[in-house]
Amino acid sequence: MYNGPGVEKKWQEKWDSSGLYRTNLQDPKRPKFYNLVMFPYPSGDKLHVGHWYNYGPADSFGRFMRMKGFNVFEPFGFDSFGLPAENYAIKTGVHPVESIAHNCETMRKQIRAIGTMYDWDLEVVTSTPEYYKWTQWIFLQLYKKGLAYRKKAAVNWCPGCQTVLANEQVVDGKCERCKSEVIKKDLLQWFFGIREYAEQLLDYSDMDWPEKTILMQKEWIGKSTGVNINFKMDGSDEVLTAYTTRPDTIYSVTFVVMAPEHPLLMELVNGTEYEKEVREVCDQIQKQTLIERASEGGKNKLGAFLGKYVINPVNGEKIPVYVANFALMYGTGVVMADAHDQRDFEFAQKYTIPLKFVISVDGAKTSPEKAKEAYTADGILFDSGDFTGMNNREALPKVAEWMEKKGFGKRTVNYKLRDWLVSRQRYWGAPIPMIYCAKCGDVPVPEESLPILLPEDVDFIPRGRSPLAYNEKFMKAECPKCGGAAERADETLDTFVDSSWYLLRYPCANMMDKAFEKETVDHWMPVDMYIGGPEHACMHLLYARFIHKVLRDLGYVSTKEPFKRLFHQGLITKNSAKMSKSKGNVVSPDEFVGKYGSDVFRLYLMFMGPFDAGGDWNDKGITGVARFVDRFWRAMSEKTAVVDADAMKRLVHRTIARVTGDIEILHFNTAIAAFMEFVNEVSKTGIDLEHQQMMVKLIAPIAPHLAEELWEVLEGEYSIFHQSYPAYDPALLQETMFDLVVQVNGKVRGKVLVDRGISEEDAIKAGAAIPNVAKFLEGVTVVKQIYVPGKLLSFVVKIA
RNA sequence: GCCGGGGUGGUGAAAUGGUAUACACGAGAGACUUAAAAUCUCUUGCUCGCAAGGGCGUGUGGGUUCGAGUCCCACCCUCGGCACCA
Repeated sequence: MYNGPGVEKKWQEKWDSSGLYRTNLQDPKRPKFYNLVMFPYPSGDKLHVGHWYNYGPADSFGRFMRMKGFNVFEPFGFDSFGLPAENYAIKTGVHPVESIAHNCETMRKQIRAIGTMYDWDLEVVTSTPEYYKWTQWIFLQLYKKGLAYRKKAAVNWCPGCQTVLANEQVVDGKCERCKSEVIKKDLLQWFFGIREYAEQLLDYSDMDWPEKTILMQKEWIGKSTGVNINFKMDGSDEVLTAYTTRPDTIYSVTFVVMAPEHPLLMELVNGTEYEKEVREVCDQIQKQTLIERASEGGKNKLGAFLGKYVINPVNGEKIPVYVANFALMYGTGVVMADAHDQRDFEFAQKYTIPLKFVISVDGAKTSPEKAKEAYTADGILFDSGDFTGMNNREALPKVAEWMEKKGFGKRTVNYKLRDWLVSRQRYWGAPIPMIYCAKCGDVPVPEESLPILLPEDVDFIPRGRSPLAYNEKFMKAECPKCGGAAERADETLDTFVDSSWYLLRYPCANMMDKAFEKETVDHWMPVDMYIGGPEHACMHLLYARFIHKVLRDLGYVSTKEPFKRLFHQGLITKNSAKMSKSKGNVVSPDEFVGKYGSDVFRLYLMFMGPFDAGGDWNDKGITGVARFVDRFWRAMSEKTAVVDADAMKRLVHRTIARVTGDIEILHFNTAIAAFMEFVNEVSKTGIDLEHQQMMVKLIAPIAPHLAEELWEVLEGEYSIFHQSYPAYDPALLQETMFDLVVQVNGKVRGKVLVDRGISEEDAIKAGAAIPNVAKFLEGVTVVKQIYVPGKLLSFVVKIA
């Protein structure tokens, strides 16, 4: 019997001591293959099934590419800055430097038990000064290019904890820790100008990504084309500019709404009788959570009349201006409102604003008076000047063009994507390398003084400002411009900044004098395969693309995109709930790995179902995989008599073809099924040493320890991972005979074994001769015969 | 509400428009054994039939086709993502 756990330890040590997985970063002979998994946050919990589900199959794919002849680079690291370590420190007093070092060490040990080919010499830990020095350097590059800037932004503020909260720390509008009511507070924040790259980020050419992910990103970027329309204020020369994607509805516009955050809003009402109410309504809206503001239904519409009117440029009508909660600072922050939009319609009903339709199914005049809802469908325009009688969709571009010619409209492109807020009023992150000078303003730290070290003697208990602000030694700085006394930035960077460039650092992890070297990075970029969870579709994956493009524009890298092929592994749940420590439903692999070994566990995870589907955890089937490993071990390690050499060869080559094809598209479950069928068959045919060796090589990527041990037994030279993957002979895949399926009126009535090269005529003869088929052909007229060579014969008959 | 997956045996699941349920778990029967475990062999969608064989069957209802799990239309359920984006 095969002793998995014992054998595995032996090989893991040998792989380690022989440096098998150390990458030759400049191998001129083999094409490169950068095989990357999303690096984890080093939590204190044990490695769970989800980690294995990500790293095991990803490593199998890397091993497959290695044996296919590629120089595979498969690194690992830790995304170790972030909130959890800081919260843990607040709770227990254990310093993040300490807890993170400890957690990384524990995780490294556990990950080694999987038996992956990570090159630990080139490890990345984002919270080390060697790493975050370069994260700070990247910030400075963006700053120099004008892509990092400061502006006021509303943040979640907990008055109880005296701190900024992340969205996930706000539960039902309350602080998850102290349950205080969370308020919005305007703070100066740092942003990265990702909007400038919105258009470029919509280019997904040459990327082998899941359609779904591309769609999600496109939606997130949210490009729309429309028109900015100028509405002149009644009685003044001021102009309100509204953005619309529906200029075709301009003749139905009966009011205009502004976002409460619009900079001009208070100017319009200051000192008027409307000021008080508008202020009150704005305050109320500010208190609304995003969910309240976003909830559906007319009841939730909230707003106030500003006492001002604008002129509709197309018909000179005087229409009222309102502030409304459903208007956001998107586009221009001003919306032209009409009866062809459900939100506008509901708002108008609540505040009894007149409405009118200009589109109906057939162009007949209709009125909103009796209507219960907006008319949002397409149709024929009426009461629309020169455009009356046209289909509204066809009219739309013409209206836009006409508006531009008339001078009150301008065609505009808009994006939902907002600039990336990168500053955090927190301790455990890379300090922002800026100095705030009373005289010179914001001054970047000179590159030669990086890293700005994160001080260790800091009190992390929140009390108003970022913990760094209370460390006098850290805060004291000299302005690099004027030489005067100044203050350091007390903010740290969002951890997404750390993870947006780590892929460039891996091959350069040991370089001390630069973030990365262009030559090396150009050789290894793009990442050929990136495997990780779909939850990062819009944030991490978009940010990494953005940073990569910025670095390319600055001349630091040459590739357009960081990730060539992307694959999302599915989620492993327990009783259909996400595994988490707080739910207490985390399944640990240890028990199974201890009993069956890493290979069996890895195989079982792969066999459970499609890799991208995930699934609900149960251990019911693991015995089947364990049995298979034993049977495979026996069939490959024992000398057996070959009973049918021809059948054996065909079996081996057919299995190679199936397994290779399946692994290429990461269908590990069916690859394993092919192996199982092989084991079931091979007992009948027998197998010789040459073919045993082929099969052992074939299984090596998905069961590396088992294969290495078998390779030794079969007197192969260490290591099997220096061997190349077996190829199949296409000639051996063709069977000489095949089962011809015979149908009558679409129902299978019989089968007959015939020669592969049989003519249509002979096939029909053979098919019709089957007694059970003949029975169904009796007393009827054959109308049609369909013959699919190598597969099937179908008689279409009519009862005479 | 919108966008995107997915609904197939008792269970995890296979299936370029061409034999639905491969592979595995579980269950049942048998062999080996003093016995058990392990291993091996057979059976295993439902249903009628002694059998040969027939009928039904991939969430529901329609459609296209000689032929549909697969394509089209409508709907139900479910899991993700987004959510007043003008």
